Amino acid sequence: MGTRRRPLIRDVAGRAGVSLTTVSLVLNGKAGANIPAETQARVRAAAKELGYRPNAMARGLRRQRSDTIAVISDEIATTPFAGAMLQGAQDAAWATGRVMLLVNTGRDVNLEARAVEAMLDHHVDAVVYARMHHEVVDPPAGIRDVPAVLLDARTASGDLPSVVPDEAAAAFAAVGYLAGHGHRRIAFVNTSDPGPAAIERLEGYRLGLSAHGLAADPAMIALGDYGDTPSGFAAALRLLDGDNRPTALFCFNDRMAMGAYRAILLRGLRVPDDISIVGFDNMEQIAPWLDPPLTTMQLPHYEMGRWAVEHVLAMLDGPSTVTPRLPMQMRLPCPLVERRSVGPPTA
Amino acid sequence: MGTRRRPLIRDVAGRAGVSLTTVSLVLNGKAGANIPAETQARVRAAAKELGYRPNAMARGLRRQRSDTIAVISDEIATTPFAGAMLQGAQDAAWATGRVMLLVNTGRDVNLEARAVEAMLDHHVDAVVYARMHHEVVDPPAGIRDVPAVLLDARTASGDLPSVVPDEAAAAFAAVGYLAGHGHRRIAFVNTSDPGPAAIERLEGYRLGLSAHGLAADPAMIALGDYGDTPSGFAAALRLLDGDNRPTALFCFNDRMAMGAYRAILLRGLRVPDDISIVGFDNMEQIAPWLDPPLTTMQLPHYEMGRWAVEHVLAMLDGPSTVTPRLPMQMRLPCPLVERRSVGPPTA
DNA sequence: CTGAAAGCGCTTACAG
DNA sequence: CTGAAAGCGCTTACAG
Repeated sequence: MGTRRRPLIRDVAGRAGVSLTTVSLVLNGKAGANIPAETQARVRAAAKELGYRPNAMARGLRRQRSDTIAVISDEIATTPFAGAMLQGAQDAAWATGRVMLLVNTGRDVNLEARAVEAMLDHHVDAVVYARMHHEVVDPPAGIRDVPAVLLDARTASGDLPSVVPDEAAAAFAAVGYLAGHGHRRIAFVNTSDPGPAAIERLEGYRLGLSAHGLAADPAMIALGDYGDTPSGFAAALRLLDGDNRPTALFCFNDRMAMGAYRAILLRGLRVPDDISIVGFDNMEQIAPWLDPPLTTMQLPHYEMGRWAVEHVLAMLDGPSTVTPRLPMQMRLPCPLVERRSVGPPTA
Repeated sequence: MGTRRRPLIRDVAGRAGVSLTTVSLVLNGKAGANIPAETQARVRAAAKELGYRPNAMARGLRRQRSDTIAVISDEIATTPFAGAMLQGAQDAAWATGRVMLLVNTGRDVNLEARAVEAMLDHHVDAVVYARMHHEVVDPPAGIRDVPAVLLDARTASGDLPSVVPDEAAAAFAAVGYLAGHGHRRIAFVNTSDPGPAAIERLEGYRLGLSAHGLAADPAMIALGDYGDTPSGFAAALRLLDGDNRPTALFCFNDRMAMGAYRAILLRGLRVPDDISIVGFDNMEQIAPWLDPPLTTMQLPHYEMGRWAVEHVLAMLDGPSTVTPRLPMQMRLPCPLVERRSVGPPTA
């Protein structure tokens, strides 16, 4: 460990018999036609032989950019979606030779403020402020000192660029898919948590119904209190036990769908023979393993992560074109992942 | 964005009417008794009023440390454990005022090599080389240029410090727990993937059996090919259909346990009345939601992440004491999470 | 075509 | 007790 000293630019200059300037110019591709090919080759050879790589701190200090981007998230530890979002962000950062600084705040506002400070201390080129669940947020002021975009989150006023899932379109598509299979009594097992996801999916659900000439029946909507498996179970049970039982269930998420499966089983019914189900999230740990495997709307976590840093990097390059008066509010589509929980209605 | 210039140390020196030296000394707590309290107060006030914070790149360049640690992982996007590991790593880094550079390689050796280079370019103070599943690895040589520890991974020779779950102890404990409930025919639904987890758990299982005076019956071990739900289902089915059916199943992971539940249900049996089950992983998305909720061994992801950076940071501070001839090979315990899938045997 | 010099923003001997 | 100066390792006008 720490064996021999890392070579410096002066080492390669010495070995190539040129000045520091020449080395820097050549290695940064700014030599152009000014420096003879032979010299350039000599410099490159020397650099390669020594295994020279510029010190990012020195270079960053001088160029006033760190080749670093910050991702500030809220609860990485407790959501299985985090990885995909981070992967998308990283891939985009990496594509520009940048490295990703990650800090997770656990929704602690105090810690969050300190995290932003720390990121700015390190002079990150840009920041991505992320939530693990689509949310309306009021991010710490500091992030505005630098190009910033909101990931799976947006401000109430839309004064910062953001990328979120197109919840309404997804719900609309789910209803359309079910209607396309012939269902006319399509229930919505929603969460009572009044976030953008619940609100916008409800809207999409309603739009979907009317687009297919189906009446919106309040009895076809059941709310699960916590958005978890038991609450999905309970909500589905109410739906199944009501009169005019639905033939299809659109569930707020895969966990609730898992509860719905249980309710259906308990009532001696079968998926999809008696009841069709469409979930939401495409949770890798659940959806493929349910019996039968669950058809569900996929949240575009990877794509959102990627979009966020691509956009924030674009802001960095061309503030004029990419930072118009109105910050971009991007909605990414949620593809339908077809498995085996939907069939034609029997009743 | 980019509104007003970030204040520099010279700004606070100007405002406080002292030299840069004095400001630096005071702000870094190296003023001691040399600088009168009054002056110190003036400096601090000036710094606060201006909102001064040192430029981490400049400071890093000068001090030859970046206050940064690198985490290099393999497949963050596809495993729900990633978050907890990263959270543990971050918390430990954060506790020392350091920030975490994350790069995920997708198990691409080429990318991995480049990632290490990039991290070293940024002069990270230390690197944590992580796997999402306990594995024997041969990490890129570059990480040895800096204090490094392996997270949820180890080298064949043990020449790098590492932290992994104590697989054998966990399996031993699981068998003990089952035996404590009176079970004597305890089967092991293992994975056929020959990693350290499978091997060491098998060992622990055998030790557990003999510690409780139970015979090791080869017919009590079934292998699932992929370690997923269907393979758990199939393996459990074989066990249930064999003669001398087990009264308890210890499963390699929660996904396989989920498959086992299905097999048990299919055979008209019940958990835990007819068959008790202990899983592994404590997957938040599965274990609590199974019916009945699954008793399982928890993988200490958070703790491992935390230990890894704490240890690597300790190496940084006191190489002599913490980097003995033999790099530390840490095994962290996997606590048993008691839920409702285990009861006394009936048969 | 190539090099000497300044400077990015700090910290830290060193001097007084 | 405090400051002027050197230096961390680069890049980039500027000069020749």
